[in-house]
Amino acid sequence: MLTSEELLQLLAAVGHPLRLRILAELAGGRVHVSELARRVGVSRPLLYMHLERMEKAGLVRGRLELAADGKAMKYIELLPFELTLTIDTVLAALRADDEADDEADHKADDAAGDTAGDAAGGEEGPHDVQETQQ
Amino acid sequence: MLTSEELLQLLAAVGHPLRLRILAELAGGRVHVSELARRVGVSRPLLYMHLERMEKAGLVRGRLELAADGKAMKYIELLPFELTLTIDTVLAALRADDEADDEADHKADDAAGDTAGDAAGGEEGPHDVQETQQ
DNA sequence: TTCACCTGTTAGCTGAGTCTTACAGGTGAA
DNA sequence: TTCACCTGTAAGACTCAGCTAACAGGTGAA
Repeated sequence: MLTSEELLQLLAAVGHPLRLRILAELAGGRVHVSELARRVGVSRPLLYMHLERMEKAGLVRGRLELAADGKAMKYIELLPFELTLTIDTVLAALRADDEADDEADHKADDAAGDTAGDAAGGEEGPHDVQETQQ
Repeated sequence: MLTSEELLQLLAAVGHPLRLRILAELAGGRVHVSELARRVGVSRPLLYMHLERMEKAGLVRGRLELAADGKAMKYIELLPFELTLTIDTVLAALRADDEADDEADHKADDAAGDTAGDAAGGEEGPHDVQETQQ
């Protein structure tokens, strides 16, 4: 279930004129960072910042690859996403928060007896970036 | 067709924790401003700011009514909304921009020959607020 | 007249998001 | 060795959304 935090993160990740254009550019297929920066017409550092947000929200994924000529290229690709935004979506998100809170409470309760193995969620992978070689 | 500007406005209007709670509160039925401020736990001026954004985006509507006892009450009600957010939505919005630009160009072209009657769009009504009496 | 509500607006502070400039390192080719 | 690409990050400036405090005015009831 999508918590309100996740919902907000997703909305924010899409809700920026530049990011819309980035998404549109990626819809045509994967592009490496420098090329993408050129196409969209922004500086690389700025693009990195936006990509970071989009990556955290699960909109895109970055892959560092070594090209045939040995140059490192970071390819960005669009991940499929779909969100139907309705009052029900909003209500569901807030409900999900409450449930998450409950879980947190239970965790706190169990803290002493520490039952391992539950960080499961979508919280893993500080870097989705994977190295690939040809 | 939804332009990117309108899409962004809508995303921004929903994309705030407080506004999510406002929407949720309004899902239960219309509420007047002061009461809503109390329920959500924010100051009235702050609430006004958020409501303004939401109203501009077409999420809610405000109606100033005179209660039976003669007191003026501004009731806020939720307007139905639905947006499916996909890469196609994004592409469509950017395409809509181009078309809007074209229209603007045509208008500019016709500027000399000034053909009246076309401000039609959704730009009217600086205040959706309507006065109602019992 | 005072109280307890309601409406609406303005002036100002703050912090997060945005953006630019500048740095540091790697590769292959001329 | 220099050039033209590529990768990444750090440090500032700036803008605006967000928020608070304070104002001004209306009503009915005690």
